[in-house]
Amino acid sequence: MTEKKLTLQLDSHSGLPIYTQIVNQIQSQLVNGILKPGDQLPTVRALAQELRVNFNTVARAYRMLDEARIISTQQGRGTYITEIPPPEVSEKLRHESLSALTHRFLNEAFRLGFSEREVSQMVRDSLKAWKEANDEDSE
Amino acid sequence: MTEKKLTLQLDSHSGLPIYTQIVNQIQSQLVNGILKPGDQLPTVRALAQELRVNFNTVARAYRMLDEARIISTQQGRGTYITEIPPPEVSEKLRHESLSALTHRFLNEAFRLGFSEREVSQMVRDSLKAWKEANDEDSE
DNA sequence: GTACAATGATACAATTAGTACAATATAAGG
DNA sequence: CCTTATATTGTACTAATTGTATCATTGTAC
Repeated sequence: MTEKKLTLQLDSHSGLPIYTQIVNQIQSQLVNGILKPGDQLPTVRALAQELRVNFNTVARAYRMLDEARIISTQQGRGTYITEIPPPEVSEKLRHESLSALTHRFLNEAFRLGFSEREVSQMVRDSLKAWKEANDEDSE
Repeated sequence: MTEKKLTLQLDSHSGLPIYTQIVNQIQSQLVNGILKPGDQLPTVRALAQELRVNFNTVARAYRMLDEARIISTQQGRGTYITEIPPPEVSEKLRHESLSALTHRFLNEAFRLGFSEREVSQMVRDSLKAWKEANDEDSE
């Protein structure tokens, strides 16, 4: 599902900034299923050329989508749609999803020979580090 | 114990560079015992072909592992897991391996929109369930 | 005119790919 | 055996492709 064409329609008279139009239309295409999780988006330069705009404008749109966790931009590699579960998924599904993810993690850890104690300690430490990093960001 | 197949799983949109993924997974397999001291790794070109990446990307990963004294790369000969899991390397590796695994897990969970609270609760529950299952086994 | 948002230009950094090379091993010829 | 040619392996350097950061320019509202 890589190598998306991504046909966007910009409207100069809409009053909306170009980057906003890009953001909106990518979101729309994701909701409509035209774009799917895992899809690779065009490079900022490729899309910019197609839309006849500066690539920084596309980069700005991508950055907004990245901050919204909708896409994942990776310097030197490309830009991908993330795999966020749709907001309408039930709490039950959410729970099952996390449960499955956690089981895969624990399975792997135990397969590697780590003890319950080591694993739970590492999770605690990592969560703590994560929280501190996020606190710094929001300052 | 030479001629290892070395099955690695790359994820294009994990956010981690390919060379980092290679490093992490080789470290894990060493900690796990899938790879043992003295084992010969695939050549940079062979592994690159299997992973469908440029051989310089593999070479970069090998160089990082070499600098960490985990493997020994020898021009014209090949690449081998270091014989003596040197002084402090072994325990350090174990720790780093678990740390990397945990970070991948947390990253994925947060990317899926779960909160710290949900994650830590799920880990606790799962560990508890695991322990009880093991207790039953040993009765 | 001033202020501010939008866009463009330029330089940069990270990752991966391409090309040529050096060291070692292996096999062939003598 | 020893020498030499060839293949195999990792290395070094460079280029190409990607997103990022910073500042300049433009255009519009007040």
